[in-house]
Amino acid sequence: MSAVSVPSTQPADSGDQGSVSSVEEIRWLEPGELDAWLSYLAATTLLEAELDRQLQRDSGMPHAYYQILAMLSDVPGRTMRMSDLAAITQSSQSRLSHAVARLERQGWVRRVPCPDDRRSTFAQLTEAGFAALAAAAPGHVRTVRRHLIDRLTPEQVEQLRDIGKAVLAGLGVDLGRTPLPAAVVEAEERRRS
Amino acid sequence: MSAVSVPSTQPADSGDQGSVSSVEEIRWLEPGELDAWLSYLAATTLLEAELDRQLQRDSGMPHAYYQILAMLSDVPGRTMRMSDLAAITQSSQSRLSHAVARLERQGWVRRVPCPDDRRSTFAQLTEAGFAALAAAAPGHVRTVRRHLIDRLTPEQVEQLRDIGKAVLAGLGVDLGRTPLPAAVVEAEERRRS
DNA sequence: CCACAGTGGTTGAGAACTCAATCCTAGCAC
DNA sequence: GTGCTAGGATTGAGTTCTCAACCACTGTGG
Repeated sequence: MSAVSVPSTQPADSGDQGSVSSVEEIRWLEPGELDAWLSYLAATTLLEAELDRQLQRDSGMPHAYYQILAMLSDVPGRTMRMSDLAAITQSSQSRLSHAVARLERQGWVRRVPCPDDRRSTFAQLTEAGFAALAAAAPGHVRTVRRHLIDRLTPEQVEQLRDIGKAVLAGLGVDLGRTPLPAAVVEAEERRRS
Repeated sequence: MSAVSVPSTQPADSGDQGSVSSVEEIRWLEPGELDAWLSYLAATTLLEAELDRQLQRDSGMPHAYYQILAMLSDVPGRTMRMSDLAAITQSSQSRLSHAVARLERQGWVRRVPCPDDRRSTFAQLTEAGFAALAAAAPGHVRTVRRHLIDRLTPEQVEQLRDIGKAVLAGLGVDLGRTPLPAAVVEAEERRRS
């Protein structure tokens, strides 16, 4: 019953007697699960909104763009293949493409064609981009702390990590060995020689 | 170090020596916290994307709209004031207004002017809207189970609930006694007489 | 009864995202 | 080589969302 499990008024009416075919074996959420789900949903929605607002207000960029800059800054050469960047930012290629286009216009990222595989493109963080990230970081981290990390006990932080990893595993993502190495490293070496 | 805490290459360069004013007392995320944060971020992003995809594909509505229909279905008279509806769906008034406009065009929701306070508007779930929700619910719940609930142990479900509530508390939300009663109940009574 | 601050809600413009279609390029198979 | 499938990335149209401005109504204080 309730919200997610569907209309409290269970559809006992919508005659399901006729077709025995797809007999509903649906396991609706139990009260405890429903409570957890709704809490999770509300919390993540509001938290993400808050992060977005803060970054947009103080640094003129949405959270998704911050993540792109951050990931780029964290890699040797501050350069990454578009696909790999999309993967570690949990973004579709299309979305990343649009995003990088915007970041490029803003002068925070530069596109560099990949010489080895001419299908690929590298995205490279510019100095201006790095500066923008460095300026945005303190406020952002403060917000993450204020609304999430500092609200939790150390145990809860660990629990959150485990829950996150469990969900990721279920979605077939590892996150540990995200496709960083390969092309990036090679490109770096090549650049030096 | 890393992603969120900002450029791995710590800005030891961006001369902060000069102005002693805002001496950075920033507490960057510690390795464990960072790991938890990145896991959480990736998991929620991908999970929400998956929920959206499933609902859009199978029922032609985004997750946010499902929530609106679900909340409406769960209340007496399947009717709620716009503001209250916005509150319990963690939506801004503007967003809800746009959403309801779309849902109304689709015939799933009807707007009813409030007689007592002519500033207010009621949103009412139509029969078609209820049917659409009922049709969408099984697939949605299955997805929630498959990717979240069923991935976790019963303890983790409880932990998730507690974490969610802790975050909500920090954001100044209760969720327990969300503004449902008042206007809705009154309207119901009035409707019967 | 009249200003007027506050509430409830809508609107429009612009930003971001989704999906599907498209375009090159690589890497085979023959 | 020639075809063919798959991979990497971009584009455009359509949808949703955000922000700020706005309108309409309420209820109080003078």
